[in-house]
Amino acid sequence: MSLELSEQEIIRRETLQELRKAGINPYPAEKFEVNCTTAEILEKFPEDNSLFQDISIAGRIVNRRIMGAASFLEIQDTPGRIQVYFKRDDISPGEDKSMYNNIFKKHLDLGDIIGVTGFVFITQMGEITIHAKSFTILSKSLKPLPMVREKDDKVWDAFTDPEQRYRMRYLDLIVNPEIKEVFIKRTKLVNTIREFLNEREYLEVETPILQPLYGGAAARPFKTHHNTLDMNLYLRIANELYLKRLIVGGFDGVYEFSKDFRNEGMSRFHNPEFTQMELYVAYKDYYWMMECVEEMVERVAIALNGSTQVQVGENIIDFKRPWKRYTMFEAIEHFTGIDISKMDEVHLRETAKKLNIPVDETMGKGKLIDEIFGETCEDKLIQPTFIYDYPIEMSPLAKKHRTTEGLVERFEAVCNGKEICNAYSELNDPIDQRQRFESQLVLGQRGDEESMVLDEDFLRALEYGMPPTAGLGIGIDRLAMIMTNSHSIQDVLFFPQMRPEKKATTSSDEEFMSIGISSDWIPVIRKAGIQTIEALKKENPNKLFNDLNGQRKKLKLDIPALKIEEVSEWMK
RNA sequence: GUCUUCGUAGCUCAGCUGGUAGAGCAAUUGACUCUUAAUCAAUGGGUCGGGAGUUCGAGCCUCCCCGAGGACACCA
Repeated sequence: MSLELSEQEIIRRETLQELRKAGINPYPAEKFEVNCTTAEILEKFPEDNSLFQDISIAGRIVNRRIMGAASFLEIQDTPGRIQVYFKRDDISPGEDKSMYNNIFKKHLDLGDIIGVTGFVFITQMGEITIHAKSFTILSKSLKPLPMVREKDDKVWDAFTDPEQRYRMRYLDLIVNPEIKEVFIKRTKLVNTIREFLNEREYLEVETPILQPLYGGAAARPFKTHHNTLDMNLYLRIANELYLKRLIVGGFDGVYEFSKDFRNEGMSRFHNPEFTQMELYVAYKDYYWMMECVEEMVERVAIALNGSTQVQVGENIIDFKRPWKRYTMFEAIEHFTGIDISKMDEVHLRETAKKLNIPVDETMGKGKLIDEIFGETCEDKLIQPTFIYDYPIEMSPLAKKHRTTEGLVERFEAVCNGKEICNAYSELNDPIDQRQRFESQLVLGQRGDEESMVLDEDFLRALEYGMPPTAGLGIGIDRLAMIMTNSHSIQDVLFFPQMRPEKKATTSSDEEFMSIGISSDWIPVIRKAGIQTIEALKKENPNKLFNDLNGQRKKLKLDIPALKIEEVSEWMK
């Protein structure tokens, strides 16, 4: 038994021993047969009271109301909670009432996982309840659970600390079961997209996460090293260039749900690892892809929320097709009244200044247009909107516009003021692609850490010939945020990236023993707040001697009292 | 990275102008045969995030550090 534990944790460990003494294994190996769930009972029992008369159910104790010879627990399983009624004479039918009086009343705690057999009835207060005939301890909980209580939509003692919720997501899921809904919707979102793409017979594929060159996006990568090959590898920032190689290889439709990694800032919209779905379809163009995205996302909205309309913060967003479409120039004109489509770089810079957009001399034409759009339009685009025809400088993998010089065939869908996807008519001209990479290299040499690197093998693939192809990348986390009305990306990731928890520096038991302290006293010393040998040696021996023996008395420890000589000996 | 707010019992929080650390729930003991924020009585539980400084005296003031949230920057 460790004295570093809290009072409640010590008590629970003692309870564990009591159970073992009573011949009960608190962590049994046998399976426990479950034949129904809380959701099934709550749904079907009101319509037919003859159902659920011989049930076996398992769950975690999340509430207790213990009385004399009858008691109520609430147990929680995956879909929900239900009340369970325990009556002394049912649990302990014979003379020996210890199963009810001791095991049930004293050795069960909030957080324990139990199995229950019995039948369903309705209490005098009108609540659907399981009348327990027997119960089995399936797992003993050694840490006290935060106790969230609620009535009439009012909540007391909610477990809300975001740090703890994100670090201990398991606890968050137990105590705030409604957040399960967000993650269930996220999975449904992925499944809906997968079904949509599979219906069209596109092939779901897997491509390398460890890449010798990182490509397909503009971002800083995570770097790692392979020992056997003695080479640097990068965690992928995108999988675009690999999927296009598969299009070259003759698959006409490929997609991948891809965990990508970007070594950049974190915010409520950015986690270092995140999920994108990328899709490439041969013989299509970006107009075709817009329709594909509309149909897919509309379907997701209906699958998750039963409607094309989704409440997001203050706004109701309607994904019903068709979505609004603006070229980038049209969008800027719409929101600022200024037509920049014919402007040269000098003129654009003046316009940006007039609009109070910070500019510097390194910005080229494309960057200026992008800045003007970002500052004046993006926030205002709440309903899903396609923005298309981007300046060529920002898009080294997109095909040149079929009619307009200086633009590429690219679109983004913007929704709730944020980009949710990015798509092109893919560049398949290998000569043009090489030139675009080369101009990225120039940017890199000028110190742009996010410029793309030149991938010779990818160019070789293009030289063999890639069919005209439409490509899409859609941010699954961002889409999940919108579809679940979540404020932060951390709310749609089970385990968002966090700084490591700090560990207080402590000396090991061995180190304490090496200066002559017996193992019995080490926990007492730690309990007194002395975690290191250095700290111990700074103590006054007389005071320490008194304090430790005081603890011994207080905690009724069954070890001999210390002598002052022993304490002095440690100090040497 | 910058600014800003926060960190007190297992959980949610209070703590006055710097003067002996508090409440509710949870826990322990007892009472109670349909309760539901169960109720009633009693009891125990604290490195006030960590460290330094100012002070006769610091949860409170100052500085540094750690962690978290928010905003901004960056990230098409």
